[in-house]
Amino acid sequence: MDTFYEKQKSLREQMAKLAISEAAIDVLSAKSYDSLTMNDIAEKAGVAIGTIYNYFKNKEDLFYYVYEQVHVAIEEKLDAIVNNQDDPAQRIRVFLKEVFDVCDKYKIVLAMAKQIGIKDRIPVEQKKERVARHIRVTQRIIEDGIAQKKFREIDTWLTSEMFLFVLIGLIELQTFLGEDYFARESKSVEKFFLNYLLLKEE
Amino acid sequence: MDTFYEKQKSLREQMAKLAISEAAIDVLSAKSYDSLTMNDIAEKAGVAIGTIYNYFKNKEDLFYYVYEQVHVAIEEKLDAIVNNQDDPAQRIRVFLKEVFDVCDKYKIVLAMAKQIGIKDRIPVEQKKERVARHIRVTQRIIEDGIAQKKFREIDTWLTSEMFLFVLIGLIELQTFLGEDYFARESKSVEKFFLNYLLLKEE
Amino acid sequence: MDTFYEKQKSLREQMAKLAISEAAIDVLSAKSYDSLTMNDIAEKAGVAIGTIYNYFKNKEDLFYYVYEQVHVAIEEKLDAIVNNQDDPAQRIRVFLKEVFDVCDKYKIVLAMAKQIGIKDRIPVEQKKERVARHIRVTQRIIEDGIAQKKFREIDTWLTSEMFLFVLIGLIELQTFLGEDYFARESKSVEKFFLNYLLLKEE
Amino acid sequence: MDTFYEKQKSLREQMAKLAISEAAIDVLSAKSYDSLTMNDIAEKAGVAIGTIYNYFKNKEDLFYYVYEQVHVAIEEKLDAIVNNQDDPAQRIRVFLKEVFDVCDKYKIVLAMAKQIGIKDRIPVEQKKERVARHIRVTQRIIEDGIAQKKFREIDTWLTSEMFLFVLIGLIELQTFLGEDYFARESKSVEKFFLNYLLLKEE
DNA sequence: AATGAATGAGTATTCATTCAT
DNA sequence: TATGAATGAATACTCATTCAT
Repeated sequence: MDTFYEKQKSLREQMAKLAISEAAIDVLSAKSYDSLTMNDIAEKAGVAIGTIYNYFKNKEDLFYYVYEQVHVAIEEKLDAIVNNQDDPAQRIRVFLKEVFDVCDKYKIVLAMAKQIGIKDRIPVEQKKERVARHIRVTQRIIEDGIAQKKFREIDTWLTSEMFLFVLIGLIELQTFLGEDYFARESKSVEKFFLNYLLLKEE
Repeated sequence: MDTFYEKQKSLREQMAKLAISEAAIDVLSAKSYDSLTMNDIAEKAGVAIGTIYNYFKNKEDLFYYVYEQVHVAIEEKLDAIVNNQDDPAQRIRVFLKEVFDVCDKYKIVLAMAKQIGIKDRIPVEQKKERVARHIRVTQRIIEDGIAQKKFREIDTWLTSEMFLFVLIGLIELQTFLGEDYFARESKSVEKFFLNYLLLKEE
Repeated sequence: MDTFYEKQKSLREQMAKLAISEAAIDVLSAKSYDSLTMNDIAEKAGVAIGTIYNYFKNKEDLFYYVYEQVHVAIEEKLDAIVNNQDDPAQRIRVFLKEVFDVCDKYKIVLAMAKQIGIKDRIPVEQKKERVARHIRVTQRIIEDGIAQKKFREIDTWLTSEMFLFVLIGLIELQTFLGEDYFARESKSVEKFFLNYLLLKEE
Repeated sequence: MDTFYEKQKSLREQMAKLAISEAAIDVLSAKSYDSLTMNDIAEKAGVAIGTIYNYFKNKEDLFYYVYEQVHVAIEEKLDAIVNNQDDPAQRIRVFLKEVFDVCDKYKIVLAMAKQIGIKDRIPVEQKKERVARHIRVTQRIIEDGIAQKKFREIDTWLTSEMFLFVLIGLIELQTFLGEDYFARESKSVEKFFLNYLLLKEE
């Protein structure tokens, strides 16, 4: 009874949690944080309020789960980019675009996380590892570029850090300034970094 | 008769507004946004709740004023840096440190502004001008460096933009990762940019 | 499945709304309008404040419902009188007494309605129809009296209008002057109208 | 010192009270009762809030004074009608119109009076005397009509009472139903009463 | 006498959470 | 397990009244 029943039960729980999590993201994206009410989420997910409390201890718990789901999505993107075999310069462009897209999609969740103080629930080491992982993806691309004699031999970690800082700054400003900002400024970022990295002008 | 009486009255109002604004920042800084209650602010400012409503129409109005005060503080810092006559490399370092300090000091106010949707009360043009002003300060330093034959002749606007993006990214990560992050990483930023800018290693 | 469950749910809602409405009338009747606080109503109805907001969007909405309930009560009285088969003169007396009683019972609700501006939520046509309905009840009685050769052949609509005006005036003055006014003056009204209507002195 | 100074002072007080009272009526007429704030009244009267409290103990006191002013205005109208020497039928018409106009003008004050419970500050005897005075004015007109052999010899007090009730009812319905109601229905009232009173059709 | 800034008790409303069915 | 009505603590905001100038 334990194995099969438990598996099935666990699976059903997983699915319920995901459905509720997605409903929460929907509500968040549609409205502002103030409107992230348990009622709205329940309605969007098509379950009763009580049901949510069968899966999550409280609102903060639900939000923490939502937050983790967003990071799973971001990390899936990163994995795809690491395993991509295109030209390094092209991969830099793709990284910029794809990571921006996924962060923009979930920007409200990420913005929320700050004020909710959810970050205090995550061990610093885990947060640092998450940041380092982002940096390593770019570093890997730059190393490939150097190995292929396409990029100059610069400090790969330092440059990758700068690239991450720039990306975060760009996302922040996009949120602040509005719709058309990224489209224009991402070109500047590309120009600056590829100019810096490439041995010969493309 | 009108002028003096009116002046005095206006002055008293200004002072009251500033005192309340500072109390609001205190409460914000000490706790999280959830604790930005009118009661707390009133208590901190040492006035009655009703008094706040003599000066601000509602909570949003008060917060908008607080937000503007923070920008006044930031812009005063920028002005001081523009008028500084030190060595350009040193001014880059100072810019990084000083702007970071003031942003870190008011980081909660800035984070709050996002979710409150206060940004929608500011005309896009004004927001763009504010960003451009930041960029121009760095640009001015870089131009001085080039004029003094200390910096390489690079695209000053593009480089200044990147510097701003990096600074914002750094502040975001500092907020995310905690106390000691900036101290370490600001060295990386300095190293990267001064390496890029300086004609000869210092 | 839909029908029964929905019916039951709807019934429960109806009962809750009525209970709250009656509590509001109680509070109103006991004190003045200033004491029509949501707290008082909740306490009187034996529910929590929040429960009221599960059934009514806000205080105005609740009051509008209360107001409608009062009109339902008045109209039930009217229906009973229309279908009554007594002697017309007796029915005039009953009309005067019964309508007065119900209006007196709910006089505070009706007085309230004026200042709350609730009347602006009711279409003018509906209000006019409500008034016309009252007039028609008396008219019907007078017509019966004429048909039975007990009343003089006067303008039935005009006389019924005057009767309504008098009734309203009487209720107003009762509110203004206090407890014993109606008992005495309703005799005058009876005397005036029956004198005017009856072919031979009773 | 006592006589002249006291007189002057008393006069100034009278004027201040009247000015504030008129401002209150203005605010009431413009907005609803909810907006009858001491601030609004002070602004409208062109004085400081504190000044109002030099003349009236509190808001209720002010309102009581306002209420009395309205009755002074109504009674002045009544006096003018009593002393008028026109044809009795014409005076009935004028009474209907003039009293309606002045009541309509101050209807909000009168409506307010109910809920504020101001009536409890007025001795019942005074209220009854006020009502009786209204009735006596009509009675006087009817008596004149009978003396001039123009009206039938009916019960003058009873008929005058009915006329007052009708007038009050009409004002109530005008408030409830809106602008055009009185213009139309006052014709019905005229028709009914003059028909009842006049010996020969006019 | 006049002023009006300061006061703070009082009120409507929201929403996460519980628990009986 | 799912449900959703009931709960009530918490919070923004109003406005009559006071009192130092």
